[in-house]
Amino acid sequence: MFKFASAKEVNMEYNDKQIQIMEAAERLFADRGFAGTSVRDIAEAAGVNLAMISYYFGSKEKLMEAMFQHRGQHLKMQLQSILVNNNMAPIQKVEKLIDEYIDRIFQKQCFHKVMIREQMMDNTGPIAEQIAQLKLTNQTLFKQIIQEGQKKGDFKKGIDIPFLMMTLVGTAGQLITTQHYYRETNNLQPLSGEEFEKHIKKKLSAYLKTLFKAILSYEA
Amino acid sequence: MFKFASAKEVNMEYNDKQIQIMEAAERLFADRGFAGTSVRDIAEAAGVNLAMISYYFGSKEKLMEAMFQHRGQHLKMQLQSILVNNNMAPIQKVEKLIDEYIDRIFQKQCFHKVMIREQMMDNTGPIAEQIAQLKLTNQTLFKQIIQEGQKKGDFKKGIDIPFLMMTLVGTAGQLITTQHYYRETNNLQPLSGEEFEKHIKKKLSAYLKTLFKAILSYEA
Amino acid sequence: MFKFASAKEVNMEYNDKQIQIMEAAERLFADRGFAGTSVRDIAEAAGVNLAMISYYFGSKEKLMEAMFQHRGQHLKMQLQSILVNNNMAPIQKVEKLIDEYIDRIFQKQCFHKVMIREQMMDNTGPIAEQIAQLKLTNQTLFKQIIQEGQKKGDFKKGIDIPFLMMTLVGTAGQLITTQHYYRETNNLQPLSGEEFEKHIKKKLSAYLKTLFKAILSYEA
Amino acid sequence: MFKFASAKEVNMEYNDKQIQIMEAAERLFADRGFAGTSVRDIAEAAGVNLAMISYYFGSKEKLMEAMFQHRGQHLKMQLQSILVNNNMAPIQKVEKLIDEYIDRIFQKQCFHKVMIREQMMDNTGPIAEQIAQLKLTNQTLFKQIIQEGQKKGDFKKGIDIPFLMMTLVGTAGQLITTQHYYRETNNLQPLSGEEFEKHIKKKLSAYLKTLFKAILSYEA
DNA sequence: AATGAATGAGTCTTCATTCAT
DNA sequence: GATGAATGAAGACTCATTCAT
Repeated sequence: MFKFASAKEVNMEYNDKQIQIMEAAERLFADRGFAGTSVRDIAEAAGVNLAMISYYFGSKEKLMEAMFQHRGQHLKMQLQSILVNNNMAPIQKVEKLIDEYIDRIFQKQCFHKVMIREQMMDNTGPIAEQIAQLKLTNQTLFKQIIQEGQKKGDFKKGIDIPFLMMTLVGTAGQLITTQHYYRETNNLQPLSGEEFEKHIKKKLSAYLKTLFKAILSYEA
Repeated sequence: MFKFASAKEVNMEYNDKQIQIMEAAERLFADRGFAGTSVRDIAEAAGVNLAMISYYFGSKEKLMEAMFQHRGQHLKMQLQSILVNNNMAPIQKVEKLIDEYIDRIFQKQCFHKVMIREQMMDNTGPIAEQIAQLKLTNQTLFKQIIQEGQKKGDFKKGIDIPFLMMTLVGTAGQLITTQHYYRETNNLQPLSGEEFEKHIKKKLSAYLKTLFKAILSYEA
Repeated sequence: MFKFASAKEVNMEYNDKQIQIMEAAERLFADRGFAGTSVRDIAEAAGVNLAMISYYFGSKEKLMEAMFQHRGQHLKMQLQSILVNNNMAPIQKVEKLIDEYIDRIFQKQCFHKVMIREQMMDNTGPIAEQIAQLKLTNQTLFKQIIQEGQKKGDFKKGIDIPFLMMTLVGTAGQLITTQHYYRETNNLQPLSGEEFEKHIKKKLSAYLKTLFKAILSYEA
Repeated sequence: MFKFASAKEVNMEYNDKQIQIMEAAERLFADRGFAGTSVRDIAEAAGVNLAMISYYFGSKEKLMEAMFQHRGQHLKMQLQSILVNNNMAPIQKVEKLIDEYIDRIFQKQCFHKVMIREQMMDNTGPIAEQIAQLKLTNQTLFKQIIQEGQKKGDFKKGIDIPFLMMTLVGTAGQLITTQHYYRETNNLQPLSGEEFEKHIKKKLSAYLKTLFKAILSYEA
């Protein structure tokens, strides 16, 4: 037990069962919140014995932390590669950034919901810190890409970059969290889950690109 | 008991103690989530007897519903008055809409957080319905205002109005839910809570107005 | 709950149910140890609902502390009155002390067993402190009585008073904890519980008095 | 598994690892009690695999029994040799008995604490029986030594021998179990553990010898 | 009208033990 | 022969709710 419970500390890889548990937990935490999900629910959803959660992670809390550590690795935007790419024009970089962000958020919708929930908590702790750090990293890279465009004269100046980031994150998050309402309002129930997702991803991408082009070229 | 528990059904006004409870619950639900808040916490925060919550509302669940019903009344955007105002240009209407939305969300931050949380739930029930209805109402009015501007030729066509609404709601929501991180990142801790709030409200307003003007006038 | 859970802190009197629980716990802790007794066992033995233990005491641990606080009040030897009594000869004082100690330990056998168990623990905490303090008080008064006799020339000098105290406490404790073996070895099963207790109390009293007289008058 | 689990039944010697486990268990049982010690604690303290305990002993319970069986062999007082020694005067025999008892109890302090705990249990079972038998053996030999002295006229008659035994056992046990308090009360913390032990052993020996001489020669 | 006392159901966690390897 | 992985049972505790008063 102790071997696994401290897995994250030694940056140990998680085994299949652990990942199974984390993914089940992710889905449930996304839909019902952390407190609204019992370890029994998780065990059932993951198809594992109840005691395995404590066995592998030490506690429900630590399972959450492991989840953040696990997902966090894949969360650091691959913006770096975009930033340093000399073959792309600033606007292309922004478009790529938007698409990569959308891809990522859609691929890990549940985890993103969990993050949105967790951001609202007044907790301080390892998770809050991890979120803060992630935000900072993303913000910094985002800022660099925009400023590069400004320096090159492709983008207007005077743009509030942190707020622009909030628009990217907030709009995408809003779509993720309210897609069910969107589907109903726009009568898209006939579409399969996959089709629907593809549909809204495409629309979101087109919309955000237009929005960014508009604001980045708008003479205030 | 039944007299009060069914208060909402008969559209009864809530008494002081009930409002006291609902407001305490609102704050706690916002910070910790519904499941993460115990009725004991609420009773303590509200300074009332533990049994009063069941006594007045029937159950924790029904307290939540009452909260939504109570707040919901004040939530239907006062867009109607904007819409029908013939003295305002479309862009002025949009600006007014943005300011009113920001005012409202900031005034009832806690409730908005509760709504954000609740939207993510996979529950169906009276609350989900209420949210759906509210969204629809807001969306319809928002759409009308934009379309009016388009008809008058003030706004470009081809704008994805539902997504534009998501940008308004999502960006504001993102600021509300992550203001703590924003404050730290931008070293605004010296400001008092009130000052900080005023500061970000102003910035958000200016930003969103610019953003809307940009997208509404942008030739895609 | 909180009202009761903190009863000891405000030196509140315990109500009937609380005493009922404490006494049931006392018996079980005496026989099975603290860790060997489940709150379920206690609740059953006390004839109360399982949740009442947490309700009244906060936790199993705090129940134990309450027990010590409750019994502790009556434990401080009434030696003071013996000490200051000018009408008693030193040897009479010692005899009275022995009888009072025996009475007390027999009256609260279970609690004494709990104390014996608790003394062995390597814990530091409120209970260990309470025991330490109790020991100190008793030791001090015991010492004063013996030394008074020595000053008056009734008792020999050179007696190791702390060890003499250990003999009093240890011998009585040994009888209490092994009375079952004593009963069997000496074929005293025919006696009723009460008779047996009366019998051994009498024998212990006589024995200890003789022992004390011997050592206090013995020329080493 | 069964081979080892039934080791005691075939009077098999215990191997190094088994002894290692038993000794770790002994220490922990002494300090925390049987129920207060988990097999995990024991495995950790002994530096062996968790499953080895069940593997070697069958169960936690049986480990305890093995411990008693193992220690029990060395526990039967070597009084026989004292008793039959014709070169020693009765009082010398008593003094030797005291010293041997003190040596033994100090050498196996942990086990003695475990025994003290176990005596208080209301259990009937192999352990209780073993304790009973041990007590009987010791008592019988003790009695013979005292009675021999009485016959020779060296010791007074009318002494309650079982109670005298309780004084020996109880006083020593009291010192063992409360040595921590004794150390603090008498400001002996400066002494090393070994020095302190030597110190109290010596004092206890001197004290008990005096006490026994006093009572054995006291004219009631 | 309001509440202190009480509780059954459920929470998370730890336990001793087993078993496939 | 030895053990890592796994688990059913039990642990202490908290929960929302009820009810007599």
